[in-house]
Amino acid sequence: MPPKPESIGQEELAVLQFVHDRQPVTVREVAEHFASQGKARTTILTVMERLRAKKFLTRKKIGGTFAYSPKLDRNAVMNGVVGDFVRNMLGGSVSPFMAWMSETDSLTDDELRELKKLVRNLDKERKEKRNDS
Amino acid sequence: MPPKPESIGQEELAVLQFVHDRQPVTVREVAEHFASQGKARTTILTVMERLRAKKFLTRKKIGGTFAYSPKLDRNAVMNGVVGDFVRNMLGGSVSPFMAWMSETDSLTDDELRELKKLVRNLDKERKEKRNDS
DNA sequence: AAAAACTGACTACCAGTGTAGTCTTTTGGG
DNA sequence: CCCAAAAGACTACACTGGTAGTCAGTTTTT
Repeated sequence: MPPKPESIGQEELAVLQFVHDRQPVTVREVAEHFASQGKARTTILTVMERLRAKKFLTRKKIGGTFAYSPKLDRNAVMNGVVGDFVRNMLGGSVSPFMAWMSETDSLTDDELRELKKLVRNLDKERKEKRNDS
Repeated sequence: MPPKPESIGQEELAVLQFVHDRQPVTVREVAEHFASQGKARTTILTVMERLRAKKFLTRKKIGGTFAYSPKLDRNAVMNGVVGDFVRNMLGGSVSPFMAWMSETDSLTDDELRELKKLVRNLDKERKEKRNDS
């Protein structure tokens, strides 16, 4: 079978991101936004209903029409997306990702700074963990 | 339309990796390996032919049967996979990836060391670049 | 040579995702 | 109260990737 049952596609993710930004939001508002990319209103409806079926969205009726909100916060969603990718495509290893960062010129200066901070924090955590348990 | 025409799926990647390890290799050898995961010989054949159609593999007849070899080296393939993912799913930003590394306990000690080295090298590169061009 | 084993080309089917049309129902204005 | 506009449910279709069967042609064994 194709992708895992609870995975999320590229367009679905784009829609979900937008809902995160505007929650709670109606299909109409989302559709209006994606109209700029040529997407039809019913396409957005379909995607949002699929996201709801996958438990990424909830909706409640507010004066006639439904308002959609995310079930998970942005971070949880992205962690899932990245985690699935690493597990499924990279066999659980982040090495290919690091190779990509070093071999292609893909990091902005800001991202490099962020990465440095990450390394520092991760390092500190490990030291602490080693010194108690 | 679904994914990019030149993308690669999870099973396709697994097969491609194996071909990288054993090149040049026949369908039979690959099929024997993946039989342990319950895959039929013709499934492997199909996957390998699709990889050939996508230009990830070449083949040449060697005494009756075809021997397949990768067109690109492992790094190029993985860089493509990671790059596509970052572009398509993360909108080009590696931040979600870094958040994942920091929030989930996903790095081994070895990987953390690798990451540190990466940061050092990247940093040095930037400094050098700033001091010539 | 005849049978057995192997190879590869083709065809096929399913589920997931992207996309959108139709049609019914609901709503909001006159 | 009626009707146009909006909203939502349904249905549908294409393409990819995962999976595999059939069958014909080739090679290898007795």
